[in-house]
Amino acid sequence: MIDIRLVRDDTEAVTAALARRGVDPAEVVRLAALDVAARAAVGERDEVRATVKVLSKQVGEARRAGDTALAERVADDSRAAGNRERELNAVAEGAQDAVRQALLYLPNLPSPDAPDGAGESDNVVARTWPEADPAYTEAQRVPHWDIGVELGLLDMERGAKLSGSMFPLYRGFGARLVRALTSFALDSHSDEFEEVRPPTMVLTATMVSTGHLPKFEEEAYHLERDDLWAIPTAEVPLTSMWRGDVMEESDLPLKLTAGTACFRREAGAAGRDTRGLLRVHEFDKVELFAYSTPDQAPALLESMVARAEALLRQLGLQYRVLDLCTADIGNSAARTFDLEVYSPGVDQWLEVSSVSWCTDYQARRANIRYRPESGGSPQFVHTLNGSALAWARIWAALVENGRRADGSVVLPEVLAPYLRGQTVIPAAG
RNA sequence: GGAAGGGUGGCAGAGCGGACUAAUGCGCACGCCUCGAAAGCGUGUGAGGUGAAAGCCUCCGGGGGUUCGAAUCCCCCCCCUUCCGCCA
Repeated sequence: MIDIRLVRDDTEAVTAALARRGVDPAEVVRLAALDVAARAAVGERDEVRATVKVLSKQVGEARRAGDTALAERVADDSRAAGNRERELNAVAEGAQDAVRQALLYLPNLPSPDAPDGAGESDNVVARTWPEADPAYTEAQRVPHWDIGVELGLLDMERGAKLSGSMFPLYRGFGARLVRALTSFALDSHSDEFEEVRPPTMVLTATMVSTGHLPKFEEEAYHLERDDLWAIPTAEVPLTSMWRGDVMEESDLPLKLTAGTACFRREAGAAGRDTRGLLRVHEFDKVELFAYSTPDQAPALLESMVARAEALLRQLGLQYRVLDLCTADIGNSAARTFDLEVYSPGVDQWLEVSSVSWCTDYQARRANIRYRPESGGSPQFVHTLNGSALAWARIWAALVENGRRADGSVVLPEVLAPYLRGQTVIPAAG
């Protein structure tokens, strides 16, 4: 969440910043008013509370002095004050809760560097690699769902039989390829990023910390019986590893990488991209994550984008980097770069990575701070996350890009060590 | 799933209804001592809210309750340790 003090002291600036991403100024003004009311209510309650404390102390003193009559009389006063305190407390807590709720629903302030925009079409293409479009052959113009069936790599029908539509089931070489991609990415990142294998089901508090709850409840799978949530990204558990903690500045930046399954209900996208792997409820992904000081964050953001790009280059896929405009940046982020891969079979740019700088938005929600080396009180850390990469769409792009005239598929040489040396998926028959 | 014991400041650990304003130790910071250091001695050391400040308030795993007053008593929940059961 954003800093309530900023809302209080400079409502104008917050209103203006959030307006860039389409938040109604009235919402901010309403929050500022709630804050004023809450502080007044808390002040009033605290005053009465102090009275209760003083009076009860006097009861104890009178008791010890043996003055029972005085003790009783003061106890009566204290009881009356106590009742008043209860009433005021209810008011104060209600007011504070209203502020907290409003704050939880408000998105992060966009970075001044993020381009303005009203929608997807206003995202800025920062670069494309390679710049010149490769010459695609007719053999590459076959969608991956057809290739998957032809070569026995992907069985969406049986996936649907088990779990409903949009739950892919990979087979044979197709299954091995998913596993290879995860290993390849984790090995690539473990020079600087500690490998983590977190739980994939988490508590409500863990989902709230990243901003996935309460606003986006519809997007997540929930196991009601145990009140657990299936993670939509490893960013969720990784952010909560240090939830509620005070870190040492010398520990920062703290960099983590994790390969997990990710679960998304895709509630808002029903009926779109229903074929193949373009949009699925469960997919594997390797995530990069970092806790940092505010100063370290910009360089980290760049290096995480660079890492995702490096993997795409090694995989030989054409990609472009989008600097997301204010309308398209995720709720918790201040700045986001998306990476899209071109896939000739479906003739589309597919989003395969999203790298975000969340400033202190998540750290406030999760109460993660660090002790500055220069002394002074603990400060909120910054969090950054990025996919490197999401495999369902990469899988599709690799299979479509690698298809040859005889129907076989060639995979990039970098994967050879993870595919028992076999980088050609033989043609059917 | 059953039984027992526990969860207190950066850490260890006391406190079990009224000076808890949380003892004590360790650690840390500063000072004295020293050529310098160690040791020793002294002083100081949590987080947050609100306020111009003095101050006031909150926090002893979480939530609820009893009481004039709760770290302390009661109820529910979570987590940890040990033992038993079950299990990939």
